[in-house]
Parts: sequence; C-alpha cells; structure tokens
Amino acid sequence: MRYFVAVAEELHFGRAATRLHMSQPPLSRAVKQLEAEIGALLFARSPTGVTLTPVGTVLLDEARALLDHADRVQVRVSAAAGAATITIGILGDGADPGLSRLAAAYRRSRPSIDIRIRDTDLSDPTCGLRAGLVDVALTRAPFDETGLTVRTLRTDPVGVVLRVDDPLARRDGLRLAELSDRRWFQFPQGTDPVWQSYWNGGRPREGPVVRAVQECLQAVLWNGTMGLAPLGHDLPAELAMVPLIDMPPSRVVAAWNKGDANPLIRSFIETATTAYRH
Amino acid sequence: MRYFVAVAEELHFGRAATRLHMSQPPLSRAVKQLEAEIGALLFARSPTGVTLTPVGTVLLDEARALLDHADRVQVRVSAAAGAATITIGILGDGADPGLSRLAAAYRRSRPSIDIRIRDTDLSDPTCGLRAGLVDVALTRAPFDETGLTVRTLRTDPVGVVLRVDDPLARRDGLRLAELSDRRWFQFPQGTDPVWQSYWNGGRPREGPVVRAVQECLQAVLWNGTMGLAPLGHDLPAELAMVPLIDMPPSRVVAAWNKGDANPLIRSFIETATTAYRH
DNA sequence: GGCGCCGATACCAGGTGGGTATCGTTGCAG
DNA sequence: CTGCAACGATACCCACCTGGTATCGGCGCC
Repeated sequence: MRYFVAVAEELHFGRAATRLHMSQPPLSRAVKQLEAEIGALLFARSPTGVTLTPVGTVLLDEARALLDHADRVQVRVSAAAGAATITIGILGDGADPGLSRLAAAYRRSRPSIDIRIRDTDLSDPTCGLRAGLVDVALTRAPFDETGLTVRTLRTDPVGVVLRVDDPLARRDGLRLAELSDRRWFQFPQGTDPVWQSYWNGGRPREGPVVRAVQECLQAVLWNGTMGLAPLGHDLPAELAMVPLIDMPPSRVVAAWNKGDANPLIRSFIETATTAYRH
Repeated sequence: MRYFVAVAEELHFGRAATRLHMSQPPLSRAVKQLEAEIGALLFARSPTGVTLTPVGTVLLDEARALLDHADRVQVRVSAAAGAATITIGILGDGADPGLSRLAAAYRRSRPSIDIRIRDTDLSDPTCGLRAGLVDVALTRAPFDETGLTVRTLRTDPVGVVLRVDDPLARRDGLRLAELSDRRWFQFPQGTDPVWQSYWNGGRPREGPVVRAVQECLQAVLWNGTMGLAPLGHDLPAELAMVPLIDMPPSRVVAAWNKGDANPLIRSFIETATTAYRH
C-alpha cells in the first residue's frame, strides 16, 4: 500500500522507487501484484505518463487513511510502551554540520525518544555497531558491510592534507601516484581492512598510528606525514588541502545491523536521509 | 497483528494457532517479533496461562480497530473494482451434502460475487486447478499436491462397494488383502498417480476404465468389479458398502494454486472451513 | 530513422515465514 | 515425591517472496 501511494503521488515508477529507496522493477511488480489482488488496474500506463484509474483514485484515498491509521497506532502503542532509547554512534570527526541539524530534526519529530550519542575513534568505522554498542552508526564508507545495512547520505570528494610549506600544497589537483613516497598515518591493529586500505590509497604504508582526527592533523604538522580527508574539513592555518583526482569519493553513511527489530531505527534513518538532503 | 489479536482473544498459543490454521512455534515467534518491535512484552506468560500486559491491552484495542479499517478498505475497493468471479471445481461426485450448504453460505456472505461451478470427471482430482480452469477445487485427497495449497475439510472412512449378493457383502469389516483377487476399476491414462494408487488400494489392478461415479456403480453392478468409496455415499438397493479396516481415510479438501492472488479464494476457503464444521 | 526514456520481463540471491521435532518448566496425580 | 501431561520456547529446515541487476520493448522526439 505504501508503494502504491508513492507511485500514485509521483505518477512515475522510477521516481517513486527512488523515494522508497528501492529499484524500479520490484516496485512495478509489487504494484502489479496489488492490482491482481484487487482484480482491477490501478494505473493507466502510457509511454507518455502514468495516470490513476477510477479504482486507483478510490484506493488512494482509502490507502492514505489506512496508512495514517497505522502510523497513529504505532505512535500510541509506542507511547504506552514507555520511553525508548536510540544510541547513535559517530566517528571522532563529530564536526560534520549535517549532524546537529539531524539531531535537532529527530528530537523535534520524536520528542519522547531518548537519544544517546557515542563518539568513537577512527579505528572502528562502524562505531561498535556489531558489538551492539550503538543502534545506528553515522560514519563514512567504505568498510566491511557484511551483516549491516548501509544507506548513503552524502558523498564528498577526498583530498590530501599537507603543510602549507609543502611543495605540493599549491597544486590544485593531485594523483595518488604522486604521493607514493610519503609517510601515511596508520590505524591501530585490528582496524577494518577495507577502511584502512581506502584511507591508505589502496596499499599498506609506513607511518605513525592515529586514533582521532586531531591526531591525524598533529601527525601532518609534526611528523612529515601526509593524510587524506574529505574536502570541506576545517583546517588550521598551517595546513592545506589539495583535491585528489583519482581517489573514489568518500560517502557519509548511516549503518545499522541487518534485521535489527528496534523500530526507532527506521524513523531515525528517514529523518537522517531528509536532513542530509538539506 | 492478526496473529496477536488471535492470541489475545484465545489467551492460549496453541488454540490461537489452530484458529489461524498454522502451528504453534511460528506463532510464538511472530508474537515475539512484534514484542521486539514495540519494545515491550505484550503477554505475561505463566505456565498456568497467558495474560495481556497493559501494553498488550492498548494494542488489542488499536489492532482491532486497524484490522477493521483494513477490512473495510478491502470491501470498498473491491466494490469499486466491480463484480468479481470465482470458479469452483467439484468432482463428478457432486452429491456431497456439505456442498449445497457451502454454496448458500458463500452467496449469503458475498452476494455480489459471481460463483461458477465446474463439474469434472474422476480422472483429475484437482478439477483443472493447474490448468487455471478453476480457482478452487473442492475434491478428495490424496493427489499430487506440488504447487497447490490444500486444506482438509472433513475425513471419511473408506469402504468397498459390492453387490448385495456378494459373499463378502454381509461382513461388517474387511481388509485390503481379502480383496486382492478382485477386479478394480481404473482411471484413464494420465490420471494423477497418487490418486490412482490410493483408490486402487496401493497396487496396479485390472479392470474397466471409469470417469464418473455413475460409471463406477455400473461397473460394480454389471462387470463383476468392486470399488472403493467413502462411507456415507448413497447407493442403489442392489449395492452394499463394507468398511475397510486398513485403508487410510479419505479427506474432503479444498485446494488452490499456491500463491494465487485472487482475494476471493481466501474468503471462500474461510467459508468452506466453517460450513464443513457444521 | 535512430536514440533515449520508461515501464516490463527474466533471472538470481538472501531473508522471512512457514513446517517438524524436541526441550524445559510447572502443575497435578498417584 | 515422582512421573506425567500440558504448554510455550528453541533448534533446525525448506520453500517462497522480496529486492537486486541486466535487459527488453514500445513509443516519443529530435
């Protein structure tokens, strides 16, 4: 029914699928199944566009009311069940401007929910998701996603952080190969290999071990090291950022354990998705 | 939600499962999942019995209203979609007294539905279900059930039909082995093998080919043959029925294609189940 | 007349929802 | 007090369904 309403409101299967965070074929199939159950076409498909049939119009009204009713039931029962808690994990890099907007939006939409924030170091990009320390991780891909569901909130190009007096600092674009002789910083032992490899530009490197964004900057300033970071990061005056041309962009994502039954997760993810869309 | 309401009304997982036509373990699991989603226990389980928690009481009210709403939506949309048709297949043996009661009950509950009856011969116990000739088959098990969903409506002991002047006709119980030297009637080539084997008492036999109940009786009367039939069948005065002790009973069943989207099927099956319960 | 948009189709994989078999607890009866 | 019956929970398995990717077909539009 939610699928049907989405298509009826967009009058376009592709856009509706995007809105529902799924792909178009299963959506087409789902609508077709609903039509089979009802025994009547709900949409008139023409290559020029999709229109509601009379039956579809009736169902749209009914479906909206019913879904509304279902949402109200959920709210009332949740209220009866008492205050609930959701724990959000964020990477040490808590400076992301989307975050504060998100927290505010979620508190507004679900005032009774107790939000807990768990700030973790860079060695675990999942912020302790697998250990059950958090319900949702707001973090950066890539990392090992087995057992997790991941939704991308934003993508950022990645650059290299250098001292302003570095010969490369005045370039307006660099390739990974031009940095091969540099020291890179390392994450601690046991760090997610996908994550480690990404921030190392694809190969193991030599360099100091770091656990937090601050340590990374320190390493660049004092240790003759160099570091990768998403563009847009605030930097002290002594450091500069040069975009990397051949580095896949970094994605800000929300992740949660696949099949987690906590109903707050779904609503939080919805809020997060819209908050990051501005 | 329907599961929850059933358990809440029965206050007993086993009985609720029976009412829902499923077994108890998946029901327990489903309720537990719902509890996990809500984040609160809905039932207080004690070995002496099951009681609703306060949250459960709230949900029971809400759920009833919501399910009610959903049913109303279905009715309204079905009405908007216009008159629908359901085709019922019955075996030539249309004399079953449950049938007329069932037809009347269904016409009463869904007056706008167009019911079509398709009377088929004994060679296809599924009445053309797989070929899509009917939506539901009211027939007798056993037969090959792959791809079909089957619900038992009643079970009948099986007896052997003999001429009254047959030496065995005065016995009040027989074993299959005592009939091994008789001619049995056969169904046409291509008949479902499970079905054929059942009515042959488990082995291939010699005898005339029949396609309808009338032909079976004719065969017994004139051909020195013998036939199996569920007890309770009306017989002409020249024929007698003797119960078979070691024959598994015959089940009157409703069958439909697994996953068939026609929404009338579900309601028809419900009606059928209650109509046969008397 | 070809290209592009868009919904439909074909096919594949993993999660879910059913099933059966069995267990652990508890109340009750002998 | 001990054996048993009742009942919900658990373990495990299989089939279906839902969501995914790749591709097709049909119609508008340069």
